[in-house]
Amino acid sequence: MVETSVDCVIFGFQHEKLKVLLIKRNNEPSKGLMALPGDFLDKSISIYGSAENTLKKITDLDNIFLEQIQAFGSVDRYPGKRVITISYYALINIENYSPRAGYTAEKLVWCDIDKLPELAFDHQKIIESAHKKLKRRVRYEPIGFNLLPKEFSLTNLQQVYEAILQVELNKRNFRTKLNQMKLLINTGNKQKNVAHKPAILYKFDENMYKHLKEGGFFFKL
Amino acid sequence: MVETSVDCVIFGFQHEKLKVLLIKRNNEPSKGLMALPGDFLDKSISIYGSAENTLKKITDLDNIFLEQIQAFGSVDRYPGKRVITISYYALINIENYSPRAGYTAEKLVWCDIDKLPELAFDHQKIIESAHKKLKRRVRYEPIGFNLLPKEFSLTNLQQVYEAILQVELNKRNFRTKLNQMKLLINTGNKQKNVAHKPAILYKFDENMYKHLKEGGFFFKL
DNA sequence: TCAAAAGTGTTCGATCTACACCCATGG
DNA sequence: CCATGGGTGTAGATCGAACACTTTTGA
Repeated sequence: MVETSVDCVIFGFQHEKLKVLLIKRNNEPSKGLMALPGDFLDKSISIYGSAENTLKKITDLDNIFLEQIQAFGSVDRYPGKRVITISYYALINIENYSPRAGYTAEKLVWCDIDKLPELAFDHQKIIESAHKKLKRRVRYEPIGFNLLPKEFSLTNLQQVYEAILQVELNKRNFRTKLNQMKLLINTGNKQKNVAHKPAILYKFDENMYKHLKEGGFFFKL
Repeated sequence: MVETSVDCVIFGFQHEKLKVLLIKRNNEPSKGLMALPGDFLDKSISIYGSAENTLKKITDLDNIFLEQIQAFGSVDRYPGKRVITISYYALINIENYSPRAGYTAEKLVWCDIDKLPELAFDHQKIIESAHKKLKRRVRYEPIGFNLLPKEFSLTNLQQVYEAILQVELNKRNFRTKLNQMKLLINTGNKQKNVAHKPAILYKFDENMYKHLKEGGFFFKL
C-alpha cells in the first residue's frame, strides 16, 4: 500500500530576504534533521485541507495564500516504506506569525532560501520546486503582497520581488508599472522616524484586483 | 486508507484543433462514461513511471513529453472510497499514434478540447487544469513542437499555437519571433502537391535548444 | 491566367531601459 | 546643512501590431 503525506513550504520575508519555515524532526526516520512541516493524509480530509491544518497548527494563521506545488513520488524518497508527498507553498506575513505553544525557537526556524541546512528526505528538492513555482507565479499574479503587512511602501514591495526573483529591479520602472496597474491604494499614511523623506504607505486593492481579473487582465512583473 | 491513482491528459493536434484522448470505462464506477486513461499506483513504481506505463499501454509510444499537472484530492471525488489522483499531461504527434491491439475506435476517442463529452469523476476539471497549464508552459518553453511531425511548416506551428492558446496570431510577427530564436533548422524539403507556393519544412533544433537553455535563455510566445 | 497560401518590407505606436534630477526628513 | 533614501521626468532603444506587397505552385 502507498501512503500519502502533505508537506508545506511556508515562505516569509524578513530583512530583505526570502525565508522558509523549517521544523526539527522529533521522530525517526531522519530524527533531528530539519524538514518541511507536514503530516500524513487522513482519509476524511482533502489534501488542501490537510495543508491548511498543518499551517494552522504551526503558525496559528488562517486564511492565508496556499497553492499546490506538485506531488513527489519516487519509489525511494522515504526510507523503509512507500510514501508519496503532495507539497504546497504558503505566503505569510512574518509579522503576524507567532509559533504555537509547544514549538520552541530551536524547533521551528526561519531559514534563508539560499542558506538551507541539510534537510530530511527530498525536501531540498521540494523547496527548489516551490521557489521556482513562486518565481513564475509572482510575475503574472499579484501575490507578492501576501508577504508584507497590510500597509507597505513601494520600496518594501520592490524588495519582496527582488528577494523572490533574485534580481535587481529598476526603481523607476518598477514604480511606473505598478502605477499603471492601479492595484494600490494610497493609505495617506507615511513612514515615521526615518532619517530621510518618509515613504507613502499603500495597501493592496482587493476589489480592483477582482474587477481587473474578470476583465481578463494580466498582471506583469 | 487513502488510495492513489495516476491519470493522463494526452494531447494531440489534428485538423487545426487541439484534441484529448479519452477512453470509455469498462468497469464500475461510472461504467460506460468517457474518462482519462490512468491506473492505480503500484507500490513499486514511481508516479512518473506510472504515467509512462499508461501512455505506453494505450498509445504504444515511448519517450514522449510528459509533465505533472497536480494532485486532485477532494474527499468525495471518487464514489465509494477515498482515492486521490495525480494527473499528468502528455504531448504526442498524432501521426505516430496507433491504438494498441484491444482498443477499438469506439473505446478510445480523440475529442476536441472544446467539445468534451460528459466525463467520469472530476476528469473535466483535470482537463481544464491541464489546458491551463499547457497554455502557460507553451509560452516560455518550446514544447509545441511535440504535437507536430518531425518536419513541419511555419504555418503548421502557428496553428498549433493558435489551437492551444485559442487566439489568432499575426503571421508576420510569429515568424519574426521564431526566426530570432534560431530554434528551427530548414530541412531543405518543401510541401508537395499543394495548389499554392509550397511551404518550407523545418525541424526543431534540439542542440541549439540545450545550448540556449544553459545560457539562461527565455523562449517567449 | 487565376486562386490560394507562402513568405517579406516597413511604418507607427507602445513599452522598456537607463540615467539624471529634485524632495523631505533626522541628526 | 548634510546624508539618506523617497519619488519623478524624459530620451533613446527595443518590441509588437498592422498592413501591403511579392512569390510559387496546381488547376
